[in-house]
Amino acid sequence: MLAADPDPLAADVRRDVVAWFDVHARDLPWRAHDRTPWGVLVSEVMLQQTPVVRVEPAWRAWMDRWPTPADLAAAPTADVLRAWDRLGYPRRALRLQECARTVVEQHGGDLPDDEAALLALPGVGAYTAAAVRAFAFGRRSVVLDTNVRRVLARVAAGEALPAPAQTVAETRAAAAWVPDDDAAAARWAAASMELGALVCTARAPRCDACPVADRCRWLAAGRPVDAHAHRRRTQAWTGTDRQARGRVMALLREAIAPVPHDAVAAVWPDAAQLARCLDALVADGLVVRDEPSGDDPDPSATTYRLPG
DNA sequence: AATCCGGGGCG
DNA sequence: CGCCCAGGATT
Repeated sequence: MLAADPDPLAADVRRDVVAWFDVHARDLPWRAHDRTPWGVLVSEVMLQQTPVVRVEPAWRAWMDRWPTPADLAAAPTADVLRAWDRLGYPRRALRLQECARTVVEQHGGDLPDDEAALLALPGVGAYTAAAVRAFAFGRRSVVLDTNVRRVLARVAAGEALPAPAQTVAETRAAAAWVPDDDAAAARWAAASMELGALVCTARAPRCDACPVADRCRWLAAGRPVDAHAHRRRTQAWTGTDRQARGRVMALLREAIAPVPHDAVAAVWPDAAQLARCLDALVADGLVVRDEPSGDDPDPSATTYRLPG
């Protein structure tokens, strides 16, 4: 397979974005000199759909409590879910602990550095595997998150926003922008993400502060509106299963003893929906249901708690 | 490719 | 109140 023709913009854009990053990079704890590969992975999992400002304090507390995969692997799952607190999508916390246990059992407690082994870890997908390779191990990889997608959509494709779904063609185009050299590729990954997070933002891009404004095809075209706007649909929230599940998880995180079914029912008005959500939470491993034993169990004696 | 999965803060 | 946030797993 032939490599795609290099974008004539790429070399200059990379140089200017990396130079900008050298000056403007945020001082985030998972970028500190004393960081560990495991700490980088923890940050990436926490950052999956949760903003940096909310992750930073949680990450500090988490790494102080469980600095290594072995520490997290040995923790009670209830403690892990409580420490996850309100970062959202608590299945990520379960996956992270499963990941820690896999690292201990299959990799001697040290995070692997090859793509396939990283992708095989629970909760690690294409983005996270690439990010860990670049940021923890300084290796070349195609790091394509929502920030890089937006930067490339604007600078290279001249579009306001990337398509709702990532395509193979987009991944291939992004790969063509990644330098061959390991260290240069890792710097481009970090710099392009940071530009998307701080300057080339989704809502109000600060083109006046952009190091590549004079090379941006979207800006040159007069900042045309989003071509996919008519297809975007906001995810509903009020009254959804996700809200109900969140209520239950919040209740169980606070509880110091198993919670009777009636007390769980008090946090959600729709009994049928709550029953469905509780079944799903139990199936997901986020909640444990304790049934009263005996031949004639009393359903009202059923209790719920966090696992482990 | 489409859905589901939390939660909060900002314009 | 819509929209966005360093996505992943499942179907």
